[in-house]
Order: sequence, then structure tokens, then C-alpha cells
Amino acid sequence: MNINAYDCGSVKHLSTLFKLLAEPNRLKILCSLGLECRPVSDIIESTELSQTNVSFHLRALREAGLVKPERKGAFIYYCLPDPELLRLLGDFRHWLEEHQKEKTLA
Amino acid sequence: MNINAYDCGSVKHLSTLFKLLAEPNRLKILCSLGLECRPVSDIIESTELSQTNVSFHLRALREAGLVKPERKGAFIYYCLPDPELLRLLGDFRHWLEEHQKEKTLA
DNA sequence: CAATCATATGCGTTAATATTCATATGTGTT
DNA sequence: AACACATATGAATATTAACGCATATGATTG
Repeated sequence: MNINAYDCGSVKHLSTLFKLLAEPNRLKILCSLGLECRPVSDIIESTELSQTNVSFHLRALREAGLVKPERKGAFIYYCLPDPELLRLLGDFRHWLEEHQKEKTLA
Repeated sequence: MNINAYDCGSVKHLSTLFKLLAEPNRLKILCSLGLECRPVSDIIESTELSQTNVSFHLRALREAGLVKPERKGAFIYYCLPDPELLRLLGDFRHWLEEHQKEKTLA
């Protein structure tokens, strides 16, 4: 039915993933986590976002399985269950840099 | 000032890129292009979107340099100037699949 | 078990983005 | 030059998502 040269698979899933990553504050949160597990209070501090806002974004990330909460006493630590994600982000960043170069050259 | 474990570089740029990719119809368009150059009419047909809408999204992609227009007579062909982008999309898709597995296992 | 701290949630407001409609521009054809 | 076709654009609307406030929940400490 479709004459696409390239199958992107479930566009829907990809797009929801990208939507999550497209929000600057969520990206900040992911980066502030890095490979470590950190309590929400740490994230609030390092991102300088409001508590409500951090919680809001963490929920989105959590529900998508991009971060995983773990209770430790009164604190809830969040981590990336799959740090591979950071590598992918790095790949994109790298691509962006190259891509910028080409654009300014052309 | 910042105790981030991981530097995601310019979050801003990454986020604008992801924002572009987060729109399902834009993704569709990119995939419908694949490695080929195609006139807008083709894109309209294969994505089944309205002409206006395709044009709208093409503009966004064009302004970001993700697609490049080239006039051929009355037609305007669009291509990916850097097909590497498709590979990155593939990486993400692949990651998503793996990630889903893990989630359902856990 | 009251008080306090960490985090989450419901709700209303606001801002951003997509979509459509009508119309404009640019190109090839007769 | 008039017409038909391909694509773009402006304005209005519709949809979606972010943010803050107030408050709820769950855990710890005295």
C-alpha cells in the first residue's frame, strides 16, 4: 500500500520517545542523573526547577520506563535503568555538531 | 555550580532536534523520503496527509536542515542531505525494542 | 501520635504546536 | 497572456503540553 523506501517501524512509539526527550527540562533531568541514582531533591537542586515541575517530568519519564524510582527511607532515588540511552543521546549530540558544520560550510 | 554526572551538551539544540522528530507526521515524512529524493506530491500521497500539512512540516524540517529542497521543473524534490539521520533513527528504534523487552520481563 | 521532611497529584492557567481553509506564488503549457 | 498544476503561506482555530499552587501521601524523628 505504501511506497516508502524506508520503514521506520512504529512511528508512534518512536515519536512518543522523542516527545519525552524533546522537553528541555526532561533532558536536563536525564543528564543530571547520568549513571548515578539520585534522590529527587538532588535533581531539583541541580536543575533549578520547581519541585512540582520535577515531579511532573519524572512521572512522564517513569511511566515510559526511562527512569526507575527506588525508595530508600524517606527518599526516592531515580536512575536510568538502561544507561545505553545516554549513549544514544551522545550519538545525536555528535551528529548535531557534524551537521551544524556541514550547514555552515554549505 | 552544577554537579551533573553527565554533560548532555547543549540541551537546547538537542531538544529542538527531538522536538522535530517527535511529531509523528514529520517522522512519517522523513521515513517516506528514505534515501530517495521525492517531490512533495509523492510525500502527500504516501503519508496521506493534507497538502497544507505536509508543506507545514516540510518547512520545519527544511529550516532545521533535516531535508533539502531541490527544484526540478514545476516539482520540488525533497531529500535528506545526511542519511546518517536514518541510521540514528534506526538505533533508537532498535533501542526501543530492546527496552520494551526488558520492561515486560521485569 | 504529632510534627516534619520528601515526593506526588489534582486542578486551573497559560503557552506552544498542529491543523485547516482560503489564497498566493511560481512553473510549464497552449 | 491565460490556464492548469505544484507548492507555500497567513490567519483562525483546535489540541496538547507545561507550569504553579494548594494539598495529599508516605516515611522518619521525637
